[in-house]
Amino acid sequence: MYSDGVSTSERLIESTRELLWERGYVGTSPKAILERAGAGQGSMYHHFKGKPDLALAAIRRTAEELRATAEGVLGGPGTPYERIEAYLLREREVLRGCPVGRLTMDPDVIASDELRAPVDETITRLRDRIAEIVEEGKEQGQFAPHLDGGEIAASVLATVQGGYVLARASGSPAAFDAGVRGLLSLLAPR
Amino acid sequence: MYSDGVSTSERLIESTRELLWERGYVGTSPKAILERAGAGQGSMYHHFKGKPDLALAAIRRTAEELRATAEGVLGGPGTPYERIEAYLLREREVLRGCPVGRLTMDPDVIASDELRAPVDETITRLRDRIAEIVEEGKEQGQFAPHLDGGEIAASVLATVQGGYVLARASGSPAAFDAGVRGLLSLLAPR
DNA sequence: GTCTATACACGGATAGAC
DNA sequence: GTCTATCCGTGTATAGAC
Repeated sequence: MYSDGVSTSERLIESTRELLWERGYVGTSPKAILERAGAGQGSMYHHFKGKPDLALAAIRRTAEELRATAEGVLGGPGTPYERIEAYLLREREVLRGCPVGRLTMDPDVIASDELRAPVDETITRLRDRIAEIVEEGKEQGQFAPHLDGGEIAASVLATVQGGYVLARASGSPAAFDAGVRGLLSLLAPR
Repeated sequence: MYSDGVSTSERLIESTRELLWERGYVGTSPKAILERAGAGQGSMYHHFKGKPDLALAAIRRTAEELRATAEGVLGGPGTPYERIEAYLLREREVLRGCPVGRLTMDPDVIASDELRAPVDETITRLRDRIAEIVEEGKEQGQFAPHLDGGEIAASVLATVQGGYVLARASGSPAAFDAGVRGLLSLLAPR
């Protein structure tokens, strides 16, 4: 049941998470998953109904992990601006892209309500959370009253997601950082 | 040579462009391209060396087209702010995503300098163009002097690219529009 | 130039032995 | 639970006829 202290189904999920991040859903084959996990066909179909089922487990876990990481920063100390700044500046492996956001470019993920659901939920929750912080900042006079929390939150998330696109296009994280700095310069209280 | 007045190689390129937009590079098979173009295997391998070669032709054309469309708006009439606003608000098929930007999530595109080049060039040029407009706006006193043209340009592009991600995650264009409005509310001269 | 035939590895899944 | 064997369709490409 266990080798290296980790169950086979666990290794399958982790391998799938890595491959989904690197190659997306359509670019990930069961064969590649099995090789990476060091398991045979039988194991995969014993623990999971098939590729979509395994991918769902992997996506759910990745989504949860991302939500927890984000909340760790957004729920931290500091003023509303500082918390949004911390979220934008948090350490990222920029050139790998967002393990959740990249799934939205996957036709088979978008075609399946079940696979898309954890992606949607993660982004929606994150957006609501950031919107809340922006509203808080408005009450404290840190942000201009005419700003809309939901809209600014969408801009913040979009800047991050789009930053990955710019960075991967150029092969360098610089453009991601530039986009973030640009947004922060617009958002900064004065 | 011609049927419907359009050459076979032309139909192959157009079919490839559509499929790359819908399904990305890894999700697009020669077979699917041939079916859509109404051509046989032989035609494709006569006109192109293989899938990567055909994809390159398709990507180049899509990139050029996008640059032309963008320049049509950015080079239009109006103040710097108005031109950036026009770019952000221009009509888009939001749920289809960006035909150029989505390629950055494709592992095989990113792995090939040749396939990535048109993507990189399109985004770089667009960013330079927008940066120029922002600097112009600074000179005219429309934008605050502490803003950096290149950074704001990156934020603008990232908001668009990330807006597609948010929209596709939720299955609705609303989040794209919210992100754009949020950025415009931060950028607006007062 | 375009077609069909052919090739062979891979994608995704099932069956059944251990 | 895990393995190997097997299955059939697809992905990508070549060969050669017309």
